[in-house]
Amino acid sequence: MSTTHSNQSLSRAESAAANRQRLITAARAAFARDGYAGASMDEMTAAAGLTRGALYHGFGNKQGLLAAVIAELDAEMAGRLAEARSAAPDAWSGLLAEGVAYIRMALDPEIQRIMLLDGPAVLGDPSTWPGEQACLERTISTMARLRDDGVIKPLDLEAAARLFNGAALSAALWVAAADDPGTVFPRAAEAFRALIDGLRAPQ
Amino acid sequence: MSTTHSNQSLSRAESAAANRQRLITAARAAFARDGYAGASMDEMTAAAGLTRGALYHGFGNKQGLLAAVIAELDAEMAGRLAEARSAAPDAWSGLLAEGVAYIRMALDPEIQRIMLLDGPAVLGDPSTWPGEQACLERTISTMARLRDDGVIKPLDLEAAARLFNGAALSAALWVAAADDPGTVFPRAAEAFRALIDGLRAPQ
DNA sequence: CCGCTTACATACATGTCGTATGTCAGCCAT
DNA sequence: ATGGCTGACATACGACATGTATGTAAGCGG
Repeated sequence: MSTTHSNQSLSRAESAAANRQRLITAARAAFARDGYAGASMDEMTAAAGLTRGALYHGFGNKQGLLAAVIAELDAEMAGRLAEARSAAPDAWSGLLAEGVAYIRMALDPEIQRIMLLDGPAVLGDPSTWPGEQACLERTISTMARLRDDGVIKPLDLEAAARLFNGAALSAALWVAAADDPGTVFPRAAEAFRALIDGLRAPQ
Repeated sequence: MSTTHSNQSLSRAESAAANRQRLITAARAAFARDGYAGASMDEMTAAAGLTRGALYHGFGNKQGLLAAVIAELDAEMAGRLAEARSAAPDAWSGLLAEGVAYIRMALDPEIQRIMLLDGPAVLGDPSTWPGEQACLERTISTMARLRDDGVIKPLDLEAAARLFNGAALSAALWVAAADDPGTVFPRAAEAFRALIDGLRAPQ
């Protein structure tokens, strides 16, 4: 059970950083398995080989720990999105690929539970989180280029970007909650493409 | 504080029904104000002039109480949606009006907090709730008629209906979290209309 | 070599949920 | 009418969980 951690031959700062990461990892697993309210701080810290004292010292409170876990997940998601976008041949299909990649990521129960369910309930509107905000602004700047090139309609960019993300999110939630995500995913992705087509300029 | 309730001259069953409604009303206010986790059952029952015994007798547990509150809110929302739809001249504009009415309803902090934030985190995927499920099926049947009439593309109806609802939801959340909902609402509504246009058949 | 800060551990106070038990009013059958 | 039974609560209790206050050991700077 208690993974005996050996911080032998590590400087004090190095061991602290390792402990911090260990707490985040344990919390990530516990939040995903039991939900935010159901996860016990005693159990999480014990799984990391520490006590609640370390947790309150490093993260302030339970919300702070959740925020740290979300920051980690957010960074991973941003990386996957950038990867999907850069693999596309042009900006428009890059935007689409980003949306589909977002849908696919929500298949992960960790992301679904922590980022989509408990996160908003505990920390509030996700669009105020640093990671999501950056993601939204990237989407907006991509759309600005597309609008200047005449690919999409002359829309309110922030509004369009938010609805774009929202549609992808709802598709993701549907896929994640389905009995057979494998067959639902292509249906969701195709409907998403059709819907997003509403943003394109005619002809 | 304690609204002295007088159940004088009421039959036993009538007073029980009145107490049940009083508990739901108090819970609705407490959940909206303090959130699900922050709302205390002692305080809610005291506000209704009862004790936790009545609550556990009538609703089983805290989740059951939230489910009852959500059922009440859901019925109210369904009424508003039906109203908006029936006021529209044709099926397509009825669908649009329903979406816009949904966005407008999310301006209510009660609905935002209970239905959109805590509800999914505590009770799970909203599309499995009885009320939302009925709402989704109505949207699907409306779209089926529109598809048969050639108004919208030959799409996967469930997928289209879910993304339709999801786009309206994200617009609603944006409006609700904005500093000045009054100016953001029209931007959200117009972007929503543009996006939904992607479902329409060409020409 | 000394003091101060960092990084934890430990003990405690508080508040909450759920359950088990008690109680009282009213309806129903005899 | 009456005695038992059931529904509708109230009360008491136990198990936990969070947050905080306090203790302590290690290392680094001066």
